[in-house]
Amino acid sequence: MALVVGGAGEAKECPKCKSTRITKDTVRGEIVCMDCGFVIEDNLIDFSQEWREFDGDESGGSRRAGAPISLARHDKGISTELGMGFSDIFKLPPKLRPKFLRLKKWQQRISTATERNLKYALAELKRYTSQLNLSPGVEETAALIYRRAVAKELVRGRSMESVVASALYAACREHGTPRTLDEITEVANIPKREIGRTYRFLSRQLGVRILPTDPADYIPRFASNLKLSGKTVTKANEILARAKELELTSGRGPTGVAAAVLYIAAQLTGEKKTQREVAEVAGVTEVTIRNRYKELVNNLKFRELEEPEKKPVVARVEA
DNA sequence: AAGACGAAAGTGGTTGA
DNA sequence: TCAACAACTTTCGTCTT
Repeated sequence: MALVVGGAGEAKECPKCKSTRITKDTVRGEIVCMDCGFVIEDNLIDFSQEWREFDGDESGGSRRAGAPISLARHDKGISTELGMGFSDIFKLPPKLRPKFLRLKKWQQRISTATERNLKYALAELKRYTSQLNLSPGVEETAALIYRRAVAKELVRGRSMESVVASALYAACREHGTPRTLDEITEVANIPKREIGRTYRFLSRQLGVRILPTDPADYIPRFASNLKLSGKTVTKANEILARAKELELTSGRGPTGVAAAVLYIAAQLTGEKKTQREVAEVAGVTEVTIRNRYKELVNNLKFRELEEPEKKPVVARVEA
């Protein structure tokens, strides 16, 4: 964030001691009385221009903006590292080179164990999110959750990976783009029940609300995996909305519901998929789809799916 | 032959005493 | 901590297309 200065309504005198010796602290963004130290204003916003440096001569004074900070980087993306790359060392006179190397080594040693862990954890997180095609926003949220878990010492006694995986699972749900435990298990190589257990623990400890996932959140992704048309997706959402009204979804696994709804929608739009195919992408069994399917069809009236009328009974002419 | 259907037994997780 | 319980899975046989 930009530092300091030039905010609204400049004070002329200190409201506390009436001194007129007032100064702007351009580093902290405060207006301060030089006599009594009273902070007259703080959190000033800098309205002056953001300068960028285009050559080395301007270094110093004008630069304050940098890359946006990110929670997904272990140092939030704002650290300096000594001598990245090989070229730097050759800019130094030979006498100073050993000193440079010593400093570099010390910089690496100085980072604390927790910082190193954090670095490793966030690297893992990065790997998971990229393999699962998740947005940077989800990654950020997961990183935030992980940091909070670390701050509360919730990682103790648990594997770091399982906490990262759980944080990611939670973040996905928070963003309305849930992934199943199976999918996360896949990339993280951690037993499903462990992720689930850690997730519940985290959400309890961190006060993250646990809302049951909405089957609707799964529909678009499953549909695209099945190469279903937008029309089918719309249909599926309609069916789901009706099912919700009749409470046919509560207590049921959301993935199973999403799968069954898609299966029915695909039939109605003539893009028929087998139960096997739908079960595959939804990570449930065909039996589950059948059960949901049965409940839905029995309770909602699908004109299109009702038993085709028995052929009008044609009186058979008795011989 | 492949898909759909359903019964029965088993599994892991939640809940309430 | 334990038992009861619902949801889901696995397995397998039968029916339908």
